[in-house]
Amino acid sequence: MANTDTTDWKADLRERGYRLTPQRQLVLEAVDVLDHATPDEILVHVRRTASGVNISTVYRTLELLEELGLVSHAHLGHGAPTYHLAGRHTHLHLVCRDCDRVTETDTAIAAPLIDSLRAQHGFDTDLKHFAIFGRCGDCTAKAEHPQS
Amino acid sequence: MANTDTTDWKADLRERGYRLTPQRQLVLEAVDVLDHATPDEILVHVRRTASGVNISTVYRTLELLEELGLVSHAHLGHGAPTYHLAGRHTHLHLVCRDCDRVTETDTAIAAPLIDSLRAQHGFDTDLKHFAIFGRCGDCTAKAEHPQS
DNA sequence: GTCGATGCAAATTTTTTGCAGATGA
DNA sequence: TCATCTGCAAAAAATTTGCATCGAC
Repeated sequence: MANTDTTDWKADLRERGYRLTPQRQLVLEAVDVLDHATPDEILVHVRRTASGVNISTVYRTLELLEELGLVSHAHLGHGAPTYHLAGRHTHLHLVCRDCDRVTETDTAIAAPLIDSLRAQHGFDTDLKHFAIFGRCGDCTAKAEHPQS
Repeated sequence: MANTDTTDWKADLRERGYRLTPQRQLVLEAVDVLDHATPDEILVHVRRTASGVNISTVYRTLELLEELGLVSHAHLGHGAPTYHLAGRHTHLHLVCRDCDRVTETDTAIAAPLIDSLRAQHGFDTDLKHFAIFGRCGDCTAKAEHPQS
């Protein structure tokens, strides 16, 4: 696995009374490798190494890893949430309503909105949790000149 | 019902070969009255007038009304989508991660972000479709001075 | 009378839960 | 050892589909 640092998660796990199991390591690795994967996609990946792993273990493990702060989830569409390493999540997701493609962009672009929401509503915004919906550049272009 | 204008949806419905049924009128009225309601909440409301209506009719009707452009849906949380009259949807939704409260705010506040996304990515943003996640003013205040 | 719409039941899909056996520390 | 984890099966919850009947036009 690349580097899942959060200092030393294995020790952290044990200190909190949890056990380090192969399933937990594999799920974390799958989240790392796949990025933005659904529980089901994570299961498929994990099973390439350990075919006996059950989907309920994936759900329970994702919940645990999220509680530990190693992983977080985002909603990129109408369907299941997607999981990624917590530290890696430093961008916004632009989701196209037509082609479903997900584009990433820097959070800095939202600074004016975040400032306004704080000023006007005292609201502390996390724009990364839900995708930003719309139509991507390509699909907008296509929509403008019907077919051709 | 208040006024569901979209010019004349009943005529529009028939022109497209659809039938005007009591169920369709009731679902549209429920969407109007409830605002941001889930399919299940809509069913409960509709059944106060017509107790025999089935949940599958609600799903099918919402799909139709959305196709006709009378209704649209938004994702305000991890759960079911919520439906509202298409014309009335002129605000953003701020959803609090702690208390789940939904606050509405004007779309104008997002103009700078929308402009930047168009300039940098050619992306045509619809910020109304997904909620804006974060922590509301009240909960932020509570988080800052632990208990007291 | 016709053909689309509805109610109902069953099938899907996704996620959660109970529990007995397996296993990490 | 022994409490935590896991796999499995069943339960829940949400949504979709097939089909016979009903009813809008």
